[in-house]
Amino acid sequence: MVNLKVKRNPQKTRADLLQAGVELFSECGYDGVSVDQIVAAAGVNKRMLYHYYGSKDGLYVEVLRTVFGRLEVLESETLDHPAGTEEALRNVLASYFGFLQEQPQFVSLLMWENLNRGKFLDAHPDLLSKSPVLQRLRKIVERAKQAGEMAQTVDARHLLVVLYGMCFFYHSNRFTLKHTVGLNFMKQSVFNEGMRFTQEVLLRGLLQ
Amino acid sequence: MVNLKVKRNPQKTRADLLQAGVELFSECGYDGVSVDQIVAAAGVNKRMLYHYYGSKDGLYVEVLRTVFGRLEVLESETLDHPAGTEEALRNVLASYFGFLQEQPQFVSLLMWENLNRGKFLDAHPDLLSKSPVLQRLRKIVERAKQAGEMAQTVDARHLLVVLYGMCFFYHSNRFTLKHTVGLNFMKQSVFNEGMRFTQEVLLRGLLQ
Amino acid sequence: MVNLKVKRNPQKTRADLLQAGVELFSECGYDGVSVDQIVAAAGVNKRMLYHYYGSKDGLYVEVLRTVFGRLEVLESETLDHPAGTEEALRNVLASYFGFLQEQPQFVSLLMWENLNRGKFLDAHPDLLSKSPVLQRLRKIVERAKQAGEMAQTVDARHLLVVLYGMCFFYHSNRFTLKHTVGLNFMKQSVFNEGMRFTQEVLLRGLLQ
Amino acid sequence: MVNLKVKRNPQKTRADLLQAGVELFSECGYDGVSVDQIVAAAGVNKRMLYHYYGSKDGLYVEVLRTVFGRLEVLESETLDHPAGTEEALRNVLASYFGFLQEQPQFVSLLMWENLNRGKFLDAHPDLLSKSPVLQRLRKIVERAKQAGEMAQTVDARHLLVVLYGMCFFYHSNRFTLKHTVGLNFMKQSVFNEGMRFTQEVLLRGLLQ
DNA sequence: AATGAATGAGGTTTCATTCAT
DNA sequence: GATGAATGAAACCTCATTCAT
Repeated sequence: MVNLKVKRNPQKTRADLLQAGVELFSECGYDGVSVDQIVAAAGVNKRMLYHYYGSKDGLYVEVLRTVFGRLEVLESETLDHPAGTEEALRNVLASYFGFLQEQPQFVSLLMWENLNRGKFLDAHPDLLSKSPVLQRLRKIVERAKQAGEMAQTVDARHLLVVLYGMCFFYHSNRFTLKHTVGLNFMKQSVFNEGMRFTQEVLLRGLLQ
Repeated sequence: MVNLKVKRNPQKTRADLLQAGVELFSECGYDGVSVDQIVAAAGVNKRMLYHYYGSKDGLYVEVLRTVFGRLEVLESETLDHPAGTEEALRNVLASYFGFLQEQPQFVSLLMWENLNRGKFLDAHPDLLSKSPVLQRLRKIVERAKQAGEMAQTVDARHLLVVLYGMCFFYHSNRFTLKHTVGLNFMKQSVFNEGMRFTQEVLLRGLLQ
Repeated sequence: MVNLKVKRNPQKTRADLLQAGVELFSECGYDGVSVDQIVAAAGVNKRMLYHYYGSKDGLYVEVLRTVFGRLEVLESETLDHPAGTEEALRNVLASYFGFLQEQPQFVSLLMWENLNRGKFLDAHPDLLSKSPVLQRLRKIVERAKQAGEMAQTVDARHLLVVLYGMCFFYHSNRFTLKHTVGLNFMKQSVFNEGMRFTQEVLLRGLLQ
Repeated sequence: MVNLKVKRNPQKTRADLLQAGVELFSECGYDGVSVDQIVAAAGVNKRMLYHYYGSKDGLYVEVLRTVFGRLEVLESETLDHPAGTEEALRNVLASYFGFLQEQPQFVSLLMWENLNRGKFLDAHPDLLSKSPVLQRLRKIVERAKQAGEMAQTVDARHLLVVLYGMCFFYHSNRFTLKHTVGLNFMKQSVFNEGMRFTQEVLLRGLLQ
């Protein structure tokens, strides 16, 4: 028999708080949100936040854990079919672009952390693990070097930064790019244009 | 009875407030700093902030104006070098890298604004003008296309985003890159390695 | 489905709560302890406190009853010694000194009550009964007067206050005496010195 | 020309807060009073407490400093007229009794500190200085020993504890003595009786 | 008997801002 | 121009207690 009552649903209370935290913290940052706003958005009593998460900090950490944890989907994306180097790199780029586009909260929270000089990440190093893509990229680079398709000096880590960085920047700096370059990357068409251009430049630059 | 105190002159008070605002806002963001902290750092009476800048918002806007205005140095730089395409692009990249390295406050404040979805920039569109480099880049691209060194499809604006983006990302995401890629870009040697790699990839990708 | 848990028995829960209350209330006073601290120290669910004691007040009253009740051991002690006056008085002093030394919680809770102007004692007069020593002291005084060893004006009640007061003060004011007089009565040797001195002064003063 | 306006009187605000703190803290202890109660009693805005005293702790420390500082009046009481030993001791006792009777807040705050195990005093050792009477008592004892009026073993510090302790106890334990001994020391007559008795016992015990 | 979720009021402290001098 | 006192709202967090299971 299913309990249909709304009241007294601990899991929902916990989840609602987390959900509200994810949305508000990613939008406004740690300092930009008040506990009152969070509990109002979650529709729960303020005391519950402290019951389940101990403090505003505690909830924030769980928010980071949740959103940063979504990175793991990139790992499971089975890209190990024996493709050519170019196709493999295109896949990596595409999965990054796709992930960041679907996870704007990931972009925001990562930026907040960078602005806070990694305050919370330094205190909780388990929140953001090594990129799961790095291993895959290492293999691609190794294979490409052996096939003579890539310079021997390429470091997979620096390559990762370049690929990832361009994807990230398109999202992280959307608002100011509108002013400085006059391109509105919130429009899908503009965004796609930029993505295509970047992709071609990078691939051409990487492959000999 | 004559007032013998000449302790402070008005311009110094104004400037001290602005300087404190630049440092604190770039470090902690708008919400992360209190008026009390600012006036304490400036060594100035609290009332003066309201006298000269009207409000916390008012000071923040002036801080943005000041720091964003520093971009203009890029305009005057090496404008008339009759160099080849590659050297010209290297110059652009170098000046961006150099500027962002010398202006960490610019990076921070731009990120805060992006995270706030351009709140202040939308209200004060004059704060962040079109990139002064864009015109120069247009000419470089035009010349390169005519010389057959660059594909006809290249859009100078998208090119600017790519060049600028990579420079920016190295600074903006220093803290989280340490965790995700395992490269500490706060170390100058690592930073230089990445910058060199990026530069080569981009140039190879751009020039035919 | 049968409940197999037999983890706790009711009497233990009651006793654990009382024990935790005795320790925490004597250390920090009524206002200085929270219900959460008590149940945590007792290792018991919060609801149990209300089940067994009704409220924080209810537990506090039982704590007072328990600790103040320990005074009764003084009654049964050495009641029937057919000793001389001096030895009898020495016995009274020694039992007080001993009791207070072994019952620091008694001293603390009595002081908290005094500072609260006897709030709880006035509401529950049965918590602190007449000193059981008073009857004994009356007999000692009576006998001593008849034997001409003590002035006829001596009132056993005032005598009790003097004897008891000195013992009490050594314990109650240990911390500030360290500052004001420079004697650390938490050191046993200093404490013994003081006790011996006091004893001699009082006995000399009382006996003719 | 005198400013008759009630508003904007910094010294009064400071003083009112301190006064309210003295009364409420001595009555209810640190944990028993809320900042709201204090500012309400002082008739000032809550923010002012933090403006002038930094925190609840800060005000409490100043309250202790103020009330404990009143001890210094005992120093200035010029009791150095060349009296006999007995009269000198009577003077000491009388001044203690008088002081504590006139300063119930001193008694209370000292007890609160003892119950808190000297927490604030240990952090601010300057709040409670050595008893100013100690020096005087040393001289009295020295003179008495030389005159053969007092045992050579008497330690002025322990003597001070005895004298001071009895005076203190009468005040500190007024409420529970009502229950345990049946004497109500809040009544002046009872108090005087006890004081006289104590005085005689102590003096007889001290002088040979 | 026992558990832990849930509550509203109140705890200390800080906020941006204005007023009186 | 400059000072620091003054303010009410809101910040984060804890309180004793009750409810649903």
